[in-house]
Amino acid sequence: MHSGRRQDDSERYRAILETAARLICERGYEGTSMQEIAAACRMTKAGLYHHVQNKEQLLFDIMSYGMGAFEQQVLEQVREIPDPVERLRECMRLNIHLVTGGCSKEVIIILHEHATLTGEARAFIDGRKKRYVRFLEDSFSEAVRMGRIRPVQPTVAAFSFLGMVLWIYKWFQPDGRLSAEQVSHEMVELLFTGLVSPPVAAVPAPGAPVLSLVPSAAGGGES
Amino acid sequence: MHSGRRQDDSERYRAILETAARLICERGYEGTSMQEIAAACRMTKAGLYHHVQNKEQLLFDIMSYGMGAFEQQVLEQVREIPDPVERLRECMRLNIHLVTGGCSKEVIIILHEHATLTGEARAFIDGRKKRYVRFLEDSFSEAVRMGRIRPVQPTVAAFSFLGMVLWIYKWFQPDGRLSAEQVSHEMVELLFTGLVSPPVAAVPAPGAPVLSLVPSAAGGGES
DNA sequence: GGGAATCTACCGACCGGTCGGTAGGTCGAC
DNA sequence: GTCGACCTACCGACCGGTCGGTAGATTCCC
Repeated sequence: MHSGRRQDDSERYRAILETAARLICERGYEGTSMQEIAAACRMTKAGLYHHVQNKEQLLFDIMSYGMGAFEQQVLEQVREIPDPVERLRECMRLNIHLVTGGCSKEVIIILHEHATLTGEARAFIDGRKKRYVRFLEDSFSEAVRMGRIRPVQPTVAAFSFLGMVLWIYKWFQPDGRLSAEQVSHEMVELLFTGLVSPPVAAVPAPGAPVLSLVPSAAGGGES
Repeated sequence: MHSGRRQDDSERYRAILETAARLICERGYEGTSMQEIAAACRMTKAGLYHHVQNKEQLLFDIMSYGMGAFEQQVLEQVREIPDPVERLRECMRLNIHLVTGGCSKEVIIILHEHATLTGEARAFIDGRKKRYVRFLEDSFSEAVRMGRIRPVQPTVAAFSFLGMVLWIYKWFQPDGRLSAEQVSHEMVELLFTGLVSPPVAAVPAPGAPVLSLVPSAAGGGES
């Protein structure tokens, strides 16, 4: 009974976070009033304030929840993959899946409201973001060191990766022409195979040296 | 005298737009009050409303100005480049230059406030954005058709291009460790040369077929 | 087992303050 | 003497947040 009660409590709070996240995701943080959030939770504003300290704390909790979901669904799933290139490819796939799947308004809020929080709340979220950037930079560096990819600036590579993946929330439509899987596959190939060098020659100059690309060593056998 | 007066007028209005853009860029559209904008222009709110119809029109004018700046500084500069790959590369360079150069708060507002406008104002701006996406898609398609790049989904390629480039406003610091030119160069090479295939073999398996990539035809001699 | 005490969840009413926007007046330049 | 630029003063609506109060379930004591 005790645990059941507690269970209800935390579930209730998460339901509030989810409702608030939906509204804030649609209208922006500043564009959403506590009144509206309360109404969407079928409560009055005073009732909502029984569960919530203040508006900024609400945003912080939404973002923390989103960071947790991301770290669990993406980061922890790929952290132990030994080959850095395969690690990055799988990471991109999972991250795209997270952003395209409509289940995570919280993550989109993290992306969009990147400068809304202030003070230590801002610093805390930024720290968790920075860890992800470091992880990507380190993976790119490792891949370069192993000769698995050509030498690139790891920071630029990491933010290019992130830009491609995280920009998706601005244009992707779940019921649009392109499926999430299509986007995912194409984008991974775009970054890791690149644009040059048609793998099977389409309209090659007969004399030109057209050639199939074989990964140099460390046999990462993959599509 | 007449034209001088008009000149003053439009210059004055542009100064207001610029000041407003600075504030909105820093604090967001909903987070910036007309009071603050007026004060930054060294006016009262009523004085500001002498020049401005309403807040949404102000945002629309800022975005229109930004779209104009973008189209002039990027799109028109590359539209006539015959080779699609060279067109895209130069386009990316110019677009990165636009986003990293601090001179264009208006463009950042266009990027960040992508869902703030409503109705026909929103539709108008979205239409101009869509033209850019089409331009990129068409260029990628053309490059594929010519065999200059491997076959990729043009929409995904276009939005990957845009994601890499436009995400920059979220992380780039003009006085940071990386220069704008460095980012520009690295990012262009990342997308168009890709990650695989070290150009000069670093740790190759001696027996494996390591090979220098030569663009098939249309000799676009470029680093 | 029943009544008093307590607690949770919530409400209506309200706080000081700010929002976008406006009416009407002043004033200096042509 | 007119006209545009800009002001003071103000509007109704809404903001985030808090107040005293209460219905109903739970717990405690006898």
